[in-house]
Parts: sequence; C-alpha cells; structure tokens
Amino acid sequence: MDEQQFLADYDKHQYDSPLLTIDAVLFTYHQECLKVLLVERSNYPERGKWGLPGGFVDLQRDKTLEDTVRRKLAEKTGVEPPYLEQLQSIGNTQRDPRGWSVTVAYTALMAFQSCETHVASVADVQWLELDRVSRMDLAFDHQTIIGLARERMRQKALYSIVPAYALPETFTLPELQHLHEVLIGKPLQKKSFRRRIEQAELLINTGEKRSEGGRPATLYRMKQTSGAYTFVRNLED
Amino acid sequence: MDEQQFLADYDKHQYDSPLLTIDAVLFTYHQECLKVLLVERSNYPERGKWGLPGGFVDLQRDKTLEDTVRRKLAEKTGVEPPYLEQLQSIGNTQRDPRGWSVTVAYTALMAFQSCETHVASVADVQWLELDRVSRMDLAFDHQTIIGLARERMRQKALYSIVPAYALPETFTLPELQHLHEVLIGKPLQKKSFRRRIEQAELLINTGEKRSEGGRPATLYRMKQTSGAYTFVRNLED
DNA sequence: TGAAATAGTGACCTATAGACACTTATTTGT
DNA sequence: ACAAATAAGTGTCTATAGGTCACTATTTCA
Repeated sequence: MDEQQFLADYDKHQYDSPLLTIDAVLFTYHQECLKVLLVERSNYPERGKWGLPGGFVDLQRDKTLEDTVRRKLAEKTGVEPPYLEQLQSIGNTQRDPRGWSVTVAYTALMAFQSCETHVASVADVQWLELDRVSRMDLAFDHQTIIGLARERMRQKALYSIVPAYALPETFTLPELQHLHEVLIGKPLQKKSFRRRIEQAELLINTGEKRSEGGRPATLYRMKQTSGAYTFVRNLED
Repeated sequence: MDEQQFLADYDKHQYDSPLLTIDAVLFTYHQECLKVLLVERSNYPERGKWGLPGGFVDLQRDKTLEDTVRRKLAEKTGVEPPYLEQLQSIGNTQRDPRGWSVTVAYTALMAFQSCETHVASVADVQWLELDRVSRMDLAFDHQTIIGLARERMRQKALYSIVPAYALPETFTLPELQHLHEVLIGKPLQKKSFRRRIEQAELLINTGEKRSEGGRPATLYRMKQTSGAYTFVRNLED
C-alpha cells in the first residue's frame, strides 16, 4: 500500500469510526451524603433526561483527553476538579440509539463548596444524592458508569485517602472517616482508620480545631504530593 | 434544537472525531522469560516499524470493543486469549503523526504453546523478549503502552494469580513462582508464595507430577471461576 | 549407593489490623 | 458553677498474614 492509498483509506476509516465521547462521574460529599453532578440533556438523543457531564473532543482546543474532561467539567462547575482519574472506556452498539458509540469515562472528586455558587446559578446542572440517582432513569448507560465509578471509589476508600478530595480544603478525621464509611457501606474502627491515615503521612495538622458539641476535632489539610495518595498499593488503583 | 438539527450536527461531529483504534499488549511466558506479541506494520504511518496488534473497530462485525480486540488478536494468533483486560485509553494530538488519535489499550495473556504454530507461519508477527523490546524503536507510543501493561501485570503478580494465564493449561508452582518473580523483578519467598496460592483456592491439583532433575513438582490447573482471580483485593487491581 | 538437585513443609518471628475500653476536651442544661 | 452529655482521640490486647529459614522429601545422575 502506498501513501496515497493510505490517505484514501484514512479518510474512509475516520468517517466510519464509532462516535467518541467522554463522560465524567464527579462525586462530592455534602451534608453527610455522597452526591454526583448531573446535567439535564438539552439535545437529542435522550433529551430531557439527566446524564453525566461530558461530550465531544474539541479537536482545536483540546490537546489530550484529559483536557476535554477538564474543559467539560469547568463548563458545568466553574472550576477544575482537584482529583481526576480515568475510569474505563465503554464501547458497543447498544449504549447509544445512534449505534456504535464509545465513551472514555472519568471519575472526579471535588469539594461541594468550591463550585456551590456556580452550580446554583445554572438551571440544568445539579448535585444529586447518589441513593436517589440509583433509582432514576438516566441517559444512555450512565447509570452503569456511575456504578463502576462508585465501586472504584469504594476500593479507594479501603486502601487510600483519595476520597479526601471530595472534602473542603480543611477537614477533620471524623468527617473523613464518615465519608469512607458511606463509600464502603459499613462502619469502620476509629483506631484502625486513624492508624492508616497516620502511617500514610499524607495529611498535615493545621493546628486549628473545630467543635461540634463535644471535644473539638483537629483540622487537617492534604499534603499535595502529586499523586502519592495511596497507602500500600498503588495501581490505580 | 430539534431532531433534524441534531442529525446534521451528529454527522458533523462524527466526521470531526479523533481517529479511534484499539491496541493489545499480549504477554506470554516462554523459556524463562516474558515475551510480547508484536506486528511489523505494513501500512503508513510508521510502516516497517514493529507495533502492537490492533486496529480499527469494524462497525459491521464487532458489537463491542472487546469483540474488536478479540478479532484482532485471533487474526494474529489463531486463537482468542484466555485473559483479556482493558488497560487504559490514551488520546492526544501527539501520539499519531496524523493528529488527534485515541487508542483503547488492552492487556492480554496466553500460553506460548496455544498459538506457536500459527505465529510461526506468519512472517510479520512475532513473540519478542520484553527486555529486547524495551530497547527497540516501536511505532507510535506503543513503548509507553507496553510499559503501562507491564506495570499493571507487576501489580497483578503481587496480589493475584492472573499471570498464570500466560502459562500452559497445566503448570507447576515453581514455574508460576518464577513467572511472578520475573514480573516483579525480585525473588519471592517460596513459602509465602505457596501460602498465598493455597489460600486463594484457585488452583486444582491435577494429581500428575513433572520432574526436572530433582523431586517432581505437582502439576496444577486453574479453576476457571469466571473472574475470581484475585486474592484479597479485587478491582483491577 | 550416595551426592546433587529440586520440591515442599514446619515452626518461629514480626508487622499490621480489629476490637474495645479508657481518657480527654468541649458543650449543654439546671 | 458544676454535673451530665457528647464527641475526639489513645492504650492495649488479640488475631491473622506474611517473612525467614532450616528441615524433610523425592527424584536424577555419576
């Protein structure tokens, strides 16, 4: 095959490619419960249904897939999330009524407060409680994707402190523990939890305290050592 | 936006999508070393270089991304691999000279023997020793992808017996241990290794033995309990 | 037949996580 | 002002998993 032939085939191939999108499952923790950011679809297909923030790669503006996700999330929340991780790609003929379609799904975490006003100002974007979401009829296979993201975060809660990215900049250990308990779905031993956190050496004692009707809890901040957020095992996890 | 408008936009979007491919890092273990299946590219771009098996989704034949990978691997090896796992998607403007391009990469494992004759009969397909491969100039970012796949397998070797899929149907524990040692890059304690294997209860003693100039080793077979291949922690890992 | 080679086990030691009672520091109620 | 309630944080015992290494077992080969 010569170069000319290749170029002809290349155009053909590109035209026959599956539809490619990205989707993001953005979690946060607010008022003792896990929430996920959803968008009411204004376009066909699935118009009117709620779905994950996401969309097409902008070939001019985006240099990487992560750029696309960050751009899409910034459009909806006003800021870029402090934690972003690729989850999985899903591609088949069934997930989209238009036929063959591939999505690269991401999981992201951010503090509720850091986008509260922006989200409140936009009508079609909302934080929804995860338990309620699981009973909703979402667009495409977004329910499945949220399930995958949740399971991934459950694993993170067992062996890392990644979930802390869903909290505000400073937070207490009882707060973080409760978030982990919500993710894992069962109570944790206070002592064991704190031992793990301590050994990981990823939190900094801010010196400040916060009281809630009992002994005040110490406020911590994450040591931002680019990516060293897992305890024992890395892998993505 | 009405449905007609959408359809117009849809075509536009599809045309402007990044080029989408799949790639597979297929490992095996033969003669005490790790090997990876590579293909000599017969087409532009990167014609003449060696690269990972993979290619475009066939919108007619494939129903899922996994179908695409299985089809591509079967074309090169004659059989479908017993272990296949999605690794990661990589998409940016740099990885392909043609511009924006996305690949969904998979990791696969299979026994050397199960495709030995097929591979030997095809000129442009070859098992190459991993250490040699790392010094080769491969097509696109395939060197990076192989690195990611290798690291993933290293993690698997620490906490699972997934690497056993790179061995023939029956194998001995010393054999499996050596494979794990090659993946991890350092020797393992015989006793600890065997304890883990035993506790996992994923291997069946075939009753047969195989001798190699000493006490004969027991031959084992994998219990194929769809996906229950990890020890303690699941998730990918 | 005994030495070398390889497979497999016994037994002790250490590190880590679970369990849970205890101490500490604050708020609330009288 | 002081006791009770409430929530944070610690001390310590126990269970379990994994590291270490010497020992036993079964084969081949000279």
